[in-house]
Amino acid sequence: MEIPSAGNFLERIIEEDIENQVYQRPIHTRFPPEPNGYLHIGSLYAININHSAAKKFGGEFNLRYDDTNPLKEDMEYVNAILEDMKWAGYDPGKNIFYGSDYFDTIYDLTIKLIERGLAYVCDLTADQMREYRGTLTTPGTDSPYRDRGIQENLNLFTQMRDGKFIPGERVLRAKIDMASPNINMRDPAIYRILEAEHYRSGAKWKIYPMYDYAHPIQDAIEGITHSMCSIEFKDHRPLYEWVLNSLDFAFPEPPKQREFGRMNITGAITSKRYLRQLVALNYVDGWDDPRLPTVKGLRRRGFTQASIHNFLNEIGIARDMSTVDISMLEHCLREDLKSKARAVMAVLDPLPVTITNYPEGVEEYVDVEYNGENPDLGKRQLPFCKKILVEREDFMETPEKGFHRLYPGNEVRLKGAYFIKCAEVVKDESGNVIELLCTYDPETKSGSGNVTRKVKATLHWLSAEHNIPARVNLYGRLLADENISGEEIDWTQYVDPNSKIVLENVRVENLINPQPEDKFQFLRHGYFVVDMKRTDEKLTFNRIVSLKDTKKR
RNA sequence: UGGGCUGUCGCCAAGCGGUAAGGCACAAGACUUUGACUCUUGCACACGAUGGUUCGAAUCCAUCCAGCCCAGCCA
Repeated sequence: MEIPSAGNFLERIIEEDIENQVYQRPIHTRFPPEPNGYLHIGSLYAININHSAAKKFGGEFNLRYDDTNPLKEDMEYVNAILEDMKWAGYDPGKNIFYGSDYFDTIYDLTIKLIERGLAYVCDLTADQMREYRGTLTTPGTDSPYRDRGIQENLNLFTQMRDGKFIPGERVLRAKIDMASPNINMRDPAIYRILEAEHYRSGAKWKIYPMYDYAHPIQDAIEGITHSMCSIEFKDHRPLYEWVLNSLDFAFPEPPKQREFGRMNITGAITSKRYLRQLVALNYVDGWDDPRLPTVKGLRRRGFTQASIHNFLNEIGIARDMSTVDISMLEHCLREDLKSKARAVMAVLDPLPVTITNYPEGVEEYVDVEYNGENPDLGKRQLPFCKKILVEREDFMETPEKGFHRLYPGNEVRLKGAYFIKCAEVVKDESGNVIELLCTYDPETKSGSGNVTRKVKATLHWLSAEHNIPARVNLYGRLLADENISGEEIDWTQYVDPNSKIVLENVRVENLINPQPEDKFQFLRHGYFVVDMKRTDEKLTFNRIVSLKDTKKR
């Protein structure tokens, strides 16, 4: 078999294993989320690493719910996780597994482990265990129960299984080395008693295996070859290998764990714990709030599958933690959207303009063409008449230096239509500009070939008679790029009050049958998506990304 | 101060002994029926620091410095 060239250090490891024929089976990877929260961009990063490695080497990819703690898991999350994975383009197909389905197998293997004298039941309390464990700089001391006989351990473990003890009363521990400099190897607990209804196995079990013990076995059962996880598990690798080694009779070609650095994005929070707080405390509208980096949030904000894939491939894979600038993500979206989003005209903050010399009651259609990546997406006819709407920010009574748009006496082009010149400014009693009176030059109609003079600005506009109301939600960065820590967090200092701004008076072209998640580009205002969640009489848009900052010229 | 991991441009990131890819961001300019898009150009005599090995080092060795992770019966 021709081996594809490795793209990163993880793939290089796999490539080497293939060359050395380490496995008699195809490459097999997995993504093992605990169903206790929603997927976010960081999850996608981990999924992508495992998924694309399998794909690249013609292997298999599993989704396995890592559900060994019934206290935290819920069906709500297993559904959401699968849905998000599919949406993001990582459909596991039939390869969907549940760690809890292996409870019987793991139990049987554990009996063997005890018979081999490699695990023992410990009566120490959690507090005592902590004391016996020692510290980072001092070795631990053996539990007084460490040398219990095999038969006694077997009996006790069986009783644990049968519910003879209460949670915390006893625990099964791996017998490794209390003096190990690696704390994970100081006789870690591998089975604990839990009193809870498991969302899947119900009340069948009273004991549940710990992650460190269950994970290698789960991987091995599924035939995983490369178990790629994040860097904080690096110290757990010796334990992962110890488990598989101790069960060598069952798994002759054990999987190997390899680690990659976690990926963070500036201004985004990806800790499930904090995400949960933001949602619970109502600082955001829910798990799908567009300001959140959750898959559902990104989706509602308008990110596309292609943009996310592009981003993930672009940033690469690091061995250590990295913090990618969010502008990279936004760039990837812009890149994808410029050839897909329909270009339309929308006036976010309308200022009425009356074209005084334009015939009353006359209505004509003008061709508007937008010169984007895909011109066809911006080609259409728009109604034009005596009364129109322009952007308020496109007018300045006393123009600052470099301002070329509307100001008294200045002439500009209306995109697709005519040149107009600002003749008079109408104000209300408090001095606010409420209308502009302009004149137009019939000779300057767009496309007429009239090039007798030039103007320095082109404005987007809308017929005051033919447009529809819309509501626009502008979502900014939610959180400061700071390290947040502590149990009780005062989110008010992290949530920017301007992170969500609602514009009510927006007017847009009469869009024909827009669908949820449809993407549009509002000229000079950036990309917008029809909010999939709102169903008002008004059309509702979410801002996706801005165009580059417009500088005064 | 025990153990593990990482240090290449503001941010990602190639590089694996032969003389610093690329992307984002940023800056300047060209083009333009929007100041967007596109295009052009610039942006690390330098690879955490210091020594050493070598004809030659970001790449090897040594020491030091900085950052991250680990003391759940969470994952």
